[in-house]
Amino acid sequence: MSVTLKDIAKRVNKSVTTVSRALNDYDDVSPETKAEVRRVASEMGYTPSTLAQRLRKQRSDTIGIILPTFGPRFSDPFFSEFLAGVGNKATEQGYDLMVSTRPPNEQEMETYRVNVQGRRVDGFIIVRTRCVDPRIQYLRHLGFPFVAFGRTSGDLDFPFVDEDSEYGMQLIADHLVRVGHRRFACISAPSYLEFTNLRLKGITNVLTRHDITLEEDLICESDLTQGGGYKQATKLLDMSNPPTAIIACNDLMALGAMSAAQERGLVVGIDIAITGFDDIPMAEHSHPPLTTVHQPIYRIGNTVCEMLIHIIQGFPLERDQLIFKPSLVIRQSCGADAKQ
Amino acid sequence: MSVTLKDIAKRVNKSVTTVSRALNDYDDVSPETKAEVRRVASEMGYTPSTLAQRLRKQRSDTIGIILPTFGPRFSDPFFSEFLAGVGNKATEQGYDLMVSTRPPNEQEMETYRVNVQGRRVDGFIIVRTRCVDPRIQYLRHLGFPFVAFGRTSGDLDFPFVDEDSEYGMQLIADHLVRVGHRRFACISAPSYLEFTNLRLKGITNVLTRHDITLEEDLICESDLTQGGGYKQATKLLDMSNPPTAIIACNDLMALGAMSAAQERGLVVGIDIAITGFDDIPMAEHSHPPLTTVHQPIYRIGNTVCEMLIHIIQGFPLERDQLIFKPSLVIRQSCGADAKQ
DNA sequence: CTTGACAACCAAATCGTTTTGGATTAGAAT
DNA sequence: ATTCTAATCCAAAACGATTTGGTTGTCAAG
Repeated sequence: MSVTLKDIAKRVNKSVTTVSRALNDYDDVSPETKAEVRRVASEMGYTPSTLAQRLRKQRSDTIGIILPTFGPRFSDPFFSEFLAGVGNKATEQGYDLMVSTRPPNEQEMETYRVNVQGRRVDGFIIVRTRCVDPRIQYLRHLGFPFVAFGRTSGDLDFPFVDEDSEYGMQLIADHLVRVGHRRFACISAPSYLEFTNLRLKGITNVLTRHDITLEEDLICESDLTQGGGYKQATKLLDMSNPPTAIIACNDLMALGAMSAAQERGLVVGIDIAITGFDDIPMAEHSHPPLTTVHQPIYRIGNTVCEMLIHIIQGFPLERDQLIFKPSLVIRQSCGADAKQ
Repeated sequence: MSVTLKDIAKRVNKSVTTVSRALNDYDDVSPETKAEVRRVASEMGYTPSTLAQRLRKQRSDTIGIILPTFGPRFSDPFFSEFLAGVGNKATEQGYDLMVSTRPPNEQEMETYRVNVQGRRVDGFIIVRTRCVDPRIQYLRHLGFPFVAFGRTSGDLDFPFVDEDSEYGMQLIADHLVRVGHRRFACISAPSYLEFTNLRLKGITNVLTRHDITLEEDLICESDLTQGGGYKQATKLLDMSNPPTAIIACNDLMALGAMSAAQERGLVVGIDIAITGFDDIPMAEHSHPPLTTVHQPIYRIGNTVCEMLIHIIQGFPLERDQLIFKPSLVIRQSCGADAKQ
């Protein structure tokens, strides 16, 4: 099989202890021994067994992330970007990243339990936080290390990173009002997700200030996919008195809404304004390019992972909770050019 | 800390052996003992230590996949989809999925070595195969379990799944010729990737048959991103004698090319034909919807993972090498409607 | 009474490290 | 000659499971 400490020990006629300590550069091993051990180790192609190290050290050097998927797949570029941010930081710090996909159902909590109690990961990254989030309740109850991307309703006594959804949507709504829109619709997200409420609040904040009401039947809930956005936009546009501006809760749905509008012969940015949220790479290159809210998603992933590693290693965090200010990215889909 | 076999043994006044065997349902444990052990185990909230099990059993129950990233991020929806396919199968079969991101450079091979020799994973999934692929050479040399998504040039004596790129591109080119195009350009991919050559070959096969030459300066290499496609399309469209059809090697670049064309006031599907490859979800909802080649990417991920697990568990594979036939998806971006 | 079969149990070895708590030796200081 | 230090080394115990190769006791068959 593969080379172990024992094999090396036999070859250099020293104890396993000494070999181990030599390789780990302890100073109770003579320089000559160290040199020889190292030479032999590399000659024999020795690599320590991660499994044994982990068992002995009682840590898995692994970070877990379970992606909540609706249906069998997830393909939001948003998550790829986030994952890249997390993954690169993890690798940089010598941690493995264990990725699972699970629909948010009963089995989901079972997966967390197995991974936590089986000591398979040292900490968890939680994404897509819900208003009431059993994952967070569970981990907090246990005192198990985790960092969330997103908040929950109510008690916020846990480490998280979030973007300021409310502020972001205010930027969008503000801009649309300034450009002259009065009749708004919103393609919203599942209401059990916390950010949905924050984003809606951002919109109504601004509209109320301008004495505009966002009518009940012009708010429709969708599933954050392009197909979902398409469907809801179709419904909105076929109304007898359609909105002049559609605010979508993410870019994917906005892109879907754009197709629906264009299919009806509408010129997006002139006949109708459509906006997104996230600023995925696609947004810049759609036609017309999408007005949206930029959040530094790669950096958020990076930060979340960094915070988690701090917690795992027992270092105190400078800031437990980080809220990134997003920025407005004005492109052509909102009719800024045409109306101002 | 957490509950171990020893704790349970103490409580039921039996040996660790018996407790272990009771939990694993061996038949040299009396039904009464089994029942009691199980009761106590669940009372105490016992979950076996995965680390200890893995060390003892000498397998990590983990599948590794290292995504080659250009730049710090990857956001091809194509990979999300693939990953979902792999991940779901892995979970279903009780395997963990370890995901890393690494640029394809010198460090890359080091990562493989550490993971293989440190027995951190039981097998690898290789993606984005290169014409000459050091990862495959290394793993094959060691006899370490792996399955590739994609082929290499030359010796193909290893298990892989691939889509028939050549055939797929023939479908595209055939269709474009039938619709009346004579002047073609191609936005190609990095030439060290094997599929690049296969796709180019598919195109030239067809064109040659129709006595059309694909001019050297109408083939440009890009990086598979939307931005890259945009840039190359710009170059192509600004030529004095621009092509009437642009064949992109993937959807992302095709979408970028569409933006470039639209920015120039061209109506895609009428003034110019643009086609992609992959059929990402985005393709259906772009404007105009993208003519492309569909490959069942989720299913490919699923299959690759399934094959790998077979190999790991020592079961023989019915088929070592699987090539999926892709299918042509005709939408509006290629001008089928306008010209036929 | 012996033998064999069977049921139920378990001590100890093992997986491959790291860590604890000495042991040994040589040379310097007293 | 004795004590003290410092430099090297190492046996054994962990980590928490699984597996090997038993032992023990009971009962039926010979």
